[in-house]
Amino acid sequence: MIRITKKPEDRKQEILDTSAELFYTQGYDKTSISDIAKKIGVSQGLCYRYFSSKEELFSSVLEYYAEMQAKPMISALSEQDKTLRQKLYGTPTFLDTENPDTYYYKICHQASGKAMHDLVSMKICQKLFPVIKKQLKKASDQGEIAISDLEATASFCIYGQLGILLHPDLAGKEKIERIREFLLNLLGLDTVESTL
Amino acid sequence: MIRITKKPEDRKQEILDTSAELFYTQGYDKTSISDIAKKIGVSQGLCYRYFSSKEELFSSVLEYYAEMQAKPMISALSEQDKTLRQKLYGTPTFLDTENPDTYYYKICHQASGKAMHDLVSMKICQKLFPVIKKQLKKASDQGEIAISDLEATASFCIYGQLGILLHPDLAGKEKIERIREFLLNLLGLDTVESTL
Amino acid sequence: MIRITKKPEDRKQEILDTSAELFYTQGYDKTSISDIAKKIGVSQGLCYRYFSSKEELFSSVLEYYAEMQAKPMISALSEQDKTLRQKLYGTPTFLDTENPDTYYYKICHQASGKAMHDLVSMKICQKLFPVIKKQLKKASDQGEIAISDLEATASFCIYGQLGILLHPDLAGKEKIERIREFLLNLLGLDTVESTL
Amino acid sequence: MIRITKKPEDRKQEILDTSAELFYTQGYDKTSISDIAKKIGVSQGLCYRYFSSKEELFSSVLEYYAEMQAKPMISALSEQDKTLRQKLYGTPTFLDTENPDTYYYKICHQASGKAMHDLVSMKICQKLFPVIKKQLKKASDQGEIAISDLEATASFCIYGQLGILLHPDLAGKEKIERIREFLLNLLGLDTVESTL
DNA sequence: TATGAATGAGCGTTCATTCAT
DNA sequence: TATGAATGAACGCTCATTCAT
Repeated sequence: MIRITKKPEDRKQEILDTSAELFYTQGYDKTSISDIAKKIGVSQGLCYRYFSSKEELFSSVLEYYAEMQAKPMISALSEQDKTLRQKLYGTPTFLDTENPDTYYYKICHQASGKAMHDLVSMKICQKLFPVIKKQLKKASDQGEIAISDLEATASFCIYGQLGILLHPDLAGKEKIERIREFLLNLLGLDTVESTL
Repeated sequence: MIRITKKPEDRKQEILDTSAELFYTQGYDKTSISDIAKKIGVSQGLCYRYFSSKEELFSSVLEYYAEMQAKPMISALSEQDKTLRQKLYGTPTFLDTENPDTYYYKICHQASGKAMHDLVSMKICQKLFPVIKKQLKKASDQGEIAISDLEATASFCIYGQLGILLHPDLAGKEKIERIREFLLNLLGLDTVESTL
Repeated sequence: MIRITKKPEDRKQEILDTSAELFYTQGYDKTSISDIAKKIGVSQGLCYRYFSSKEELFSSVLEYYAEMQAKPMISALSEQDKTLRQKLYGTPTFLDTENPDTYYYKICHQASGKAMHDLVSMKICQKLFPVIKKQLKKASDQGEIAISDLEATASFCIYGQLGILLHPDLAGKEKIERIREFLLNLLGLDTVESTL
Repeated sequence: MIRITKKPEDRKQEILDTSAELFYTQGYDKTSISDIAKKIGVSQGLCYRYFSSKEELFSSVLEYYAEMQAKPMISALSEQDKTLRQKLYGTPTFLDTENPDTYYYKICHQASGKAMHDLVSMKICQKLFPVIKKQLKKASDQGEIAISDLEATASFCIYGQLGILLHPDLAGKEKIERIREFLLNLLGLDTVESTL
């Protein structure tokens, strides 16, 4: 085979991306290192220069994709000098399922991989939980919202979305809209008030 | 080996229970049919009289335990002649994690099996979704609650609990309490109002 | 299951017939005792009352069907007071492939089972060999034919047919006709002479 | 275990040869991939780099050995500028059973493997059929022989030999001699004529 | 850095066979 | 005579992993 040498970081990313796709599409069990290597056009052995085992590769994938998805949300939620309400509007759509660059787009539009999908969703929620909690606290301290149980509220704000997101009948746009409305209402930031 | 013959239904249940435990404790991959058979004290071949493949066994376990957990909740939520508020109080604690007979008790008190736990949780939520939706509709029609988006509300009511339930720091009792309070508040059925 | 008791000899034959069909259609390996039992509508255990092992069952089948096929030919060839020529005309068509009651009909009109087919063919030839040899000897002694190497002639008379019989392009009737003509010619019993 | 790397083509051939021997000696069923690997001194897994399944390995063996045996005969029969009679004399003895390099030598001198032997024999005959047919046509066109039914003649010439070849009582040399004589006679190329 | 032949452990699965009923 | 739950050994096969090149 022709031997193509790449920068280590690029190779690593290449392996990460490819295995992500296969893990999602076929599941962990049904995806072999050989499958991954073949798809990249590289020898199996090479994968072991970058990841010490299949399990490590898998958890790297999980981590990487959950992070990819969570990062822009976290950034948006952490912007200074914005009210929670503004942030919610600015957030690149919670667990966005429409943007072709996101994991959700790639996966939700696939058959199979249901389990994987659920697991990544859960992981994203976990990542967002402390962030939302912090933002709620801040908004609460500044009098923007009035809630008693911070944690419970954060939990419902984040996990509550899952049911809608997993809804196969709804179009992506609609999902986002309904979630946003519900959140604003839940937090007492409804449109009506906001016009004041 | 001494040959012990049991009633097919008992054997099937025995296999179901044992494999559930092992799948939870060790994960799907790390649990072999041989492990399961050994734990029961039976030949591997026997498992295949009752389940045609390991995958079928696994999904049977998932289905069975989600059903076990969801059934009492669904019953409680479906009782006639009760207000939604009464039902919420009567429900055997949403996704109960304290009752030693429930799946959650067995599993949550284990290390590992996180993935499995997530998957069963998701499945339970899926099962509860249509039930809650129906009950909300009913309560809405009867004027007990006033909500605009039934589906979104149902989703938040059910999935929203996950974050709290998965919270490792909280005791079971407390979880239930906070969830119940939040739900009543979310639906406008708070204690204050209810005393009217 | 309803328990149907039959006469041992009938049961044995039933098992023989059914397993024959399955062995031919699917091959020895791919046919399990359970398949056979299921097809008859009987328990696997029962097969072991009549045949001590799968291998014994298989060789019984081979023997039985080769015998079924060879017997009428042998009878025809062994009739007293007939010339070889008459016998050849009277023989129920060598390795008959058209008669619906024969093994050949059942098998030749099936896909798969090529190997099995070859093996049964070989076995039939083996059974016919000594018979034909004897008849050739007799005809030779009586001056009906004049041949030097009895064994070689017998071999060619019998095995020589295989190529034609296995010919997929030819219709059954035609096969028989061409074989008979060739044989008569080979033995110097051609039609022309016979009219004398 | 010491790791010995070989050229793929050599390894493949090694596996082919070894499995051929075992399939012949013990039969398909009784020969496991593990047996084969053990005999070569290699891991079972390696066999699957070269043959995708046991069945594929088996049919490769069948094909390979039939081809090995048929090739020299076909060459001899296809030589230009020779009469059919000369070719028959030159052919490396039909289905030669004496040459230590041939499959027949290895196998015929073994117990068991009868079935395998029959199958390879059949396959060789199939390969020779069209070649012989062509040669008979040519000889017929050139007036060397006079036959009416080309196909039937070819079939008898080839398959007819089987009975003799499978004869356990005859020595190899004798078999060849008797077959050759019979063929020449059958085709009307007997010694007498040839002296003209 | 990269290859790919080779390893070896283990897994899912099948199935002939047994035996208590 | 007949059942079918249960056994247990073996088999085909996969695949993560190693290592000589």
